[in-house]
Amino acid sequence: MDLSPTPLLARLEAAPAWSVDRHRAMPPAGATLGDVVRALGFEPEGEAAGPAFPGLGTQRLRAGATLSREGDPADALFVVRYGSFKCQRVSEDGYEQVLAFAGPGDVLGFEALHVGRHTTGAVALEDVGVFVLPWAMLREGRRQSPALDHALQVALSRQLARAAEMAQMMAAVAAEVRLARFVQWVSARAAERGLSATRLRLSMGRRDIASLLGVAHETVSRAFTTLADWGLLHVNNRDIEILDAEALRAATRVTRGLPDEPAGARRLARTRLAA
Amino acid sequence: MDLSPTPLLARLEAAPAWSVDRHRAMPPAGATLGDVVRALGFEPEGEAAGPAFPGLGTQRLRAGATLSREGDPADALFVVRYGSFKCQRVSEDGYEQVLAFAGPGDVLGFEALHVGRHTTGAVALEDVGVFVLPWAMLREGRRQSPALDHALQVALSRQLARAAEMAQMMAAVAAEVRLARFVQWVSARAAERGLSATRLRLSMGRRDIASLLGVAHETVSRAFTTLADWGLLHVNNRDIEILDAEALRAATRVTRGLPDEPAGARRLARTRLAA
DNA sequence: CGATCGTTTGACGGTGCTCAATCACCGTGG
DNA sequence: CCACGGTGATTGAGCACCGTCAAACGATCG
Repeated sequence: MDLSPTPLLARLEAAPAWSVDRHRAMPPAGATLGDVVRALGFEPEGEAAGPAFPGLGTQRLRAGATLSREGDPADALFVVRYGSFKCQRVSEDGYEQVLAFAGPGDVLGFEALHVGRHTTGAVALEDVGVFVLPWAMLREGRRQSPALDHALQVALSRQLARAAEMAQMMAAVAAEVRLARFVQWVSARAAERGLSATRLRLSMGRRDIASLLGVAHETVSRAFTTLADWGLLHVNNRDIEILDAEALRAATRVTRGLPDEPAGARRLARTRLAA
Repeated sequence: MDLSPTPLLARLEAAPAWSVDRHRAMPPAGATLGDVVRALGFEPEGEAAGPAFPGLGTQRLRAGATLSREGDPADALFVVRYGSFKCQRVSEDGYEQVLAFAGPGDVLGFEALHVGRHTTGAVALEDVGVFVLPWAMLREGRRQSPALDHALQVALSRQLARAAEMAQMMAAVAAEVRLARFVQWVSARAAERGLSATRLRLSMGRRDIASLLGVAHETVSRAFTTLADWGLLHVNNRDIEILDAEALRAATRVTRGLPDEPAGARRLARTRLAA
């Protein structure tokens, strides 16, 4: 487990200065329903490309800022425009558990609908921008734009499927397998966005990865160097390069036991990218 | 991990005889949108209590039957009426991973929307009944019944929140803590349905629990007897009785390390319920 | 350039996975 | 009625992986 030395007390009283910018700030506004549809990864149909929709806003946060805090009253839905978040939950014993990472096109805050409060917190891993859709306008917005309605449905469907992927990461026994699956997940997400599927830059730290995978952060470090020793990838801090995608896939296929070190793996001593 | 001795091959060729009843069978039909709303845990408003809705069907399955298989084309949404399911995914190495358990009021198959195929399979743990809402009729149904639209939204929100709960179960390090959280989860679900929160009958076997929690099924057995030794609960096969709810809560609060055996725990030697 | 945080590596101990045997429970058929 | 085989649950023994504690290293930012 993580055991990140971040007791509840410390987190609470440390309410950071920039935390103020989590209050709605939608200065330029002027966003249309079509913009949201596009952010969700769909092409807006004609009627959605209309004028700015009243109530629809945007919000920017700096790295480390929290978009929503667990337990906060929720009055809006968020759609990530750029940047990435970690979604976490704080256990009663004060240790935080990362449940998912969210990137462009992902929907945040929907779990809050059924109780009116956020059940998970969202923290920006880098500078981010989101659309803000107040619950109050959602029904009208969906009525006015069938494309938005459909896009939201599909996005939620994706979200649910993602939860299953997350569970499968934590399902594997061996730490290397978990990490291999995580790297593949990051790679797939990058590819979806049109970025390189082999040269990755992680937006999250080892601690967050460890928390997601359910292992100690030292174990993540060791697993990274192990995968590098096997010649599957280069690791330099948060810069990862996949060297042997096929062998990496093979490593993820092992659920139980340990993956035998691939015989044909080219034993590149782990070298640094920047070197 | 599980390692349930259920290789892919065996599962596939064993396609059971009763598997045929997974083909749509909606003989009595006559279900209304209001029925579905009620199954989702809401009171249907006036207009939803109308006549039978065309396309809306029901389906019954016997214990062990599969409602949907991973990879199958999906053309409908399911709402559980009674009984319970396990939702699972089969890894490429042939071992199955339980991702969640679903009971009355839960929505199944929504993750399939964005790709048109089921990404997880659903297997009945007991005799079950579900409503079948074809995708084709969903839009019209939601338009015709705002109550259904709202109920579905809320149900999906619940579903997403549940995914987070699942992750938190697997987050704990110690097996006893994971199991304690699982028991609490079952208890909470039972209470929601108006059943006893202390006397529980598990609808799933040790293997399935183990798979969900990410431990070996032997470990689940051991953890059960350990919790019983601590006096937290009685265990007799699938019949569980919570003896000390407060101590159980305390046990779930520990995320890292091992929970110290509660000092004041009444050391009831684990006795059998049936004895 | 110093301070702070994140990452890496080491050593050790413990928990849980593996393998295996036993028991309890059923439905079947002798 | 009682063997019989099959499945699921429980318990035991041994070993290895990973969590813990600790320290060194590196990066980033002031």
